[in-house]
Amino acid sequence: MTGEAGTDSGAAAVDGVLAALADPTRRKLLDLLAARGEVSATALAERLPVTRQAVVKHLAVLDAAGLVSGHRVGREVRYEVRPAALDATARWMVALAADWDRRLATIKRLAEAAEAAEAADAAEGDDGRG
Amino acid sequence: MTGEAGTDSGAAAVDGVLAALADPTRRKLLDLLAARGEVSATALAERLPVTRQAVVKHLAVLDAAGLVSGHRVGREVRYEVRPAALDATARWMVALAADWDRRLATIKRLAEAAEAAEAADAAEGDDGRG
DNA sequence: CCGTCGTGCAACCTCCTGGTTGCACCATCA
DNA sequence: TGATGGTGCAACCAGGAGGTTGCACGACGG
Repeated sequence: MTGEAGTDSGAAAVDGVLAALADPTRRKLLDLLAARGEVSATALAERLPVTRQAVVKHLAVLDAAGLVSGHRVGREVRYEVRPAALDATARWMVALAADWDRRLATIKRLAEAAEAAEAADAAEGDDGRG
Repeated sequence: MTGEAGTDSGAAAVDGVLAALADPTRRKLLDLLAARGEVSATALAERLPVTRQAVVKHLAVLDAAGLVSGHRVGREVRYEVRPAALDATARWMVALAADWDRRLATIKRLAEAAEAAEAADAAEGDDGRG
């Protein structure tokens, strides 16, 4: 079901990304991953004020959103950032912002035109022209 | 005066916007506002499957994030979208995505260099020494 | 002036989310 | 083979977010 907003660049994926990005701990996690490359959940947990399990849950959310991916190396799982989903969401947001600006400009123009027409109409009725 | 005037293009404002955007009902609300211009909470509630009170709460969140603003007109309060905060967040996200790409490229290059060095070192120890 | 419409506040409820602990399992290394 | 370190799963908990209802108050129109 597409066609909600005119600016559609993968709206389905955007939902997950926005939800994932809403949490500051997850953003910190992404920051850590972006800075350090491939990191295991345990290593990440050491850099955060939460337990490994909490980190694992966050990583699951981020993975579901397509923001990270993990692959097994021996007995540990290394996670890394996935720019594609973030990039798509960024583009979506830029398009949305542009859309807002455009709509806002249009609406304001219409409002002003309506106001002017009203004023002209009132003047016409008041002046008794016709 | 809950709206913030986007002084810094940093994490503080972005945090609120992302949290606000994470909720689908709020996105729908923004969509409605962007499409219709100035709308009251009651009018918005009629287009959504929630009560007016729920809409008001969402509008409060959006206002706190700087995404909308409301002004009183007679006995009703008209809300409208505020592109500035969204635009700033979009820019932040674009920059972040670019950063990820850059860091990722750097890390991969370093990893490959390290691998090569390691291989060379091993070769040196194996072949060159003795 | 009185009825109505829209708002604002407050109490309350439910469910989801972020977080923890405990434990079992598997891979690695001495 | 046994100790260790990392993972995965499940139960459990607290708090907050989204939502509702009820009511009081201010603005508008007849």
